[in-house]
Amino acid sequence: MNMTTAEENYLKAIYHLSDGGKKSVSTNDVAAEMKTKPASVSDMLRKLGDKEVIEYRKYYGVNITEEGKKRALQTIRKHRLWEVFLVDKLQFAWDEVHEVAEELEHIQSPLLIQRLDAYLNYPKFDPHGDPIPDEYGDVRARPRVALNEMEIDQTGQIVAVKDSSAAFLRYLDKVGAYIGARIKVLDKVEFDGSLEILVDQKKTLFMSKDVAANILAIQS
Amino acid sequence: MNMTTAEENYLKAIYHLSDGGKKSVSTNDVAAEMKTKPASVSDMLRKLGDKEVIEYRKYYGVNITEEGKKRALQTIRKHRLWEVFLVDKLQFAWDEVHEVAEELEHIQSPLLIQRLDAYLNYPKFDPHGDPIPDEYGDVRARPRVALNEMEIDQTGQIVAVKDSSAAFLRYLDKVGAYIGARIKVLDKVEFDGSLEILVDQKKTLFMSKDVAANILAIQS
DNA sequence: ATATTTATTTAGCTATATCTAAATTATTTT
DNA sequence: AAAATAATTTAGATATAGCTAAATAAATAT
Ligand SMILES: [Mn+2]
Ligand SMILES: [Mn+2]
Ligand SMILES: [Mn+2]
Ligand SMILES: [Mn+2]
Repeated sequence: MNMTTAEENYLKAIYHLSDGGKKSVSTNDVAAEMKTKPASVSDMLRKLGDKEVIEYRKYYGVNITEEGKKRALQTIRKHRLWEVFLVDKLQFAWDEVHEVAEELEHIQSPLLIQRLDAYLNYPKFDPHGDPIPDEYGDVRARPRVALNEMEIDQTGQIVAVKDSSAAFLRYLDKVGAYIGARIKVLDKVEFDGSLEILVDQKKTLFMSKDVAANILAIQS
Repeated sequence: MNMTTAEENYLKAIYHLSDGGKKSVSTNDVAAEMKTKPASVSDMLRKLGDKEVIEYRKYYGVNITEEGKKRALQTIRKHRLWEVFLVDKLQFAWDEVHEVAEELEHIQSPLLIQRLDAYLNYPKFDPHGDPIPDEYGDVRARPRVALNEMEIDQTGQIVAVKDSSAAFLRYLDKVGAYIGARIKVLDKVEFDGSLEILVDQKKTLFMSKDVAANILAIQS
């Protein structure tokens, strides 16, 4: 059963909003995520329900089915592989890849993705630190914690960002935060939750709680 | 002015059918090329006429405009660059690339094409020997002759194929004809126009006139 | 328990891209 | 110059994907 580009985009949004299928998702949430109107979402939910990639109960939101999860993960896999390609091979910056990957992820060719994966040397994470599902949809998730949840003196390594918007990524570039950086929490301000972070044992960085909440680390 | 995928495909077809804008093209020819119905073509021609990429006079066929030519060449450029990528980097065979390139050519990102071009080292020809227009739409065409038009004892080098169908390309693989091969016409059969060709000074090949007409060479 | 607010769906419309069948125009043959 | 044929367009469908405005259902407050 083939899906259109719009259907794939909706299904991916539902997958993300439902936290990988763990929660049910409301029409309005989907509309906000897709920057469309709830009325349009209702139509699409009915269609996705007919295709049995979601379970749709009018007025009570949707749950993604196993089949839907599988398909969403395939689209996510393609999106992230293309992002790696753009950064590793075509020298795109990590804040320039999302829009293009959003289009490339809909190209239909299993051979293409298989070869691309091999060509990129079977990457496990995309340029934003998000894990790349394998061809069966399996994801090896690492235990990650947002910087604002770390305590003073704790150390770790930045492994991903929660917000992949160009604005946020360029801000990180500017202040010198990047994926792979070793960090230590030097101070936390009680008043506003802002933090002082030591990066690579040499550079000190001040960041708001909002920024910290969008940076993910593994603790060491 | 943005064009849809369907509009881009139609415009490319009109460009090819018109021999790069040299001839006018009929509705039925476009329908045959696009594997669609003349009624659908009439609708699309009106739209393309409104956008001034073709000049459309009802019942008298269409001519592509300068603007249309420019746009068609951009799509062709993208198509052929992607074909080079698939063959050179992802180890696709030359008979496997067309379908995928037909999708990839519609990805909208000038940066992507510019970087892809550089990454591929500014290739001048695609895997089928067709020239790749530069970013301004300029094409450096070589003087090419179909094998069936060569005379006995003439020599040359295969540079392109006219028919890029998988069936034809696999046939060429099977008999050992390829782009770059040095050839010599050993014999031409008067009766049916079939030829005997020496490939790379060692292998003798028999081919029908139909096959020969779809192989292009530069003479030496 | 009723009223109000919020969330969601339905109805009706627009735009794209296709189709078939009918109508029309152009071309060719007699 | 008609008649026949071929080419093309128009009319009226269908399917996708979006919209606004109105209707309705669910949740919350009084
Ligand atoms: Mn997308
Ligand atoms: Mn990403
Ligand atoms: Mn195409
Ligand atoms: Mn080609």
